[in-house]
Amino acid sequence: MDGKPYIAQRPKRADGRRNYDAILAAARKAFESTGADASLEDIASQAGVAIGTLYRHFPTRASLVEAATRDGLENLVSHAERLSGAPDPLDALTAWMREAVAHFSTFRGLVGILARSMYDEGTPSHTMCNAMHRSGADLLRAAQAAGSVRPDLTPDELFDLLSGAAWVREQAAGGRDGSPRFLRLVLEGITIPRA
Amino acid sequence: MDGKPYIAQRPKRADGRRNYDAILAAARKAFESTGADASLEDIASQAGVAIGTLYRHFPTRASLVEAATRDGLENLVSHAERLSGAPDPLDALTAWMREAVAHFSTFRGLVGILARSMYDEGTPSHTMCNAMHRSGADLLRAAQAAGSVRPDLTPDELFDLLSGAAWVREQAAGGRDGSPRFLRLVLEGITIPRA
DNA sequence: ACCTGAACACCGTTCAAGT
DNA sequence: ACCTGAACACCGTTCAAGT
Repeated sequence: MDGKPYIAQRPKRADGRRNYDAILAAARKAFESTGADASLEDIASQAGVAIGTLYRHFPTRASLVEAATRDGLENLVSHAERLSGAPDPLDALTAWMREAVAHFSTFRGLVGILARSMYDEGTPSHTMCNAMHRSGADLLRAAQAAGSVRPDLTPDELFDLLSGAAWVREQAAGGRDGSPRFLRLVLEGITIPRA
Repeated sequence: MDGKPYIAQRPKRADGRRNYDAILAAARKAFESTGADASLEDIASQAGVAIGTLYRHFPTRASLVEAATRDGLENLVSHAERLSGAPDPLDALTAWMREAVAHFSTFRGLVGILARSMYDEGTPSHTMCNAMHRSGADLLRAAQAAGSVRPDLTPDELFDLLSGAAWVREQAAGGRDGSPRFLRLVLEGITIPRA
């Protein structure tokens, strides 16, 4: 519904780049310990910059989250490309799904942001979400073609299942860790027993 | 980890009861439109009371959420009791699960609060969560005894699945409604095909 | 027993002034 | 091109004064 979202870019000038990196490092630490709604003022002061500098590089919280998670999600996508065409498409899909859930629950609140970005173009993470969608859809299609996964499962549904698993994992973080079991149930629910 | 959590009680004096009810009505409306993190000042002014009055009746946001959802969740529990001992335990379980998911996603943020309350005694909603856990466990046990649901599924896992479904539904609210499909996938994943 | 609203703290966000 | 920090707005939370 919006115009193009702002995507943060690493500055060319040395001082700008130094601050940009320091903010990102502080943000990742803060997100990990407090969640996606960590205080921006805290992040700025941890990075040793004034609040205005944080806003200059990352005009919205969403743009900071996108920049903080960009590398990890890029790796997830490129790992999917490496896995595509693997001898056992089901193994490839399940391995990738486990990895995806881990990435989606990097910190509290991330999976919610990603889930909304998946279907909202006015969001910094939307491009990355589209790339993940394509990667996941490819692996899914291959596993379905091999007769290993129920053929009526759509890519959208795959991501709903991944997001749900990641959210449960996010909630359980700290206490009982229910997520490996959750994903196992999901996987056993969508796979077709080998004849 | 805390002492006993505060549970809101409807006052006996007429003016107090009037305000209590007005705050609850305003809170439900605000939660439904804005989510569980709706502004408490807004709620107070919508209810026509000063902010101090809101805090007197509901000293924490969690206590207000608990009071706002108490009736609905009580109905869910009593419905489970009515369903227990039904002729078809699988039908009973699935009907109850659908209802539970609908209740858990009454407004944005609720399912997260409930999921945390389930395993945290220092929380106003914990008692209600325990009651729901018992109800669900009973229906699950019956369906498993009838051979309709995989016998290794635990009540904790059942609630992880319900919470995950509710969260997906919460996210999808407004856009594409992915949840009925999500729950269907979960149900088909845990049920044992009738021989 | 209950209500009011001022007071304080904290945080997000903007912007004029500076290098 | 980039940085600083004061300024403003908004909200959560407490509490002294009142009925």
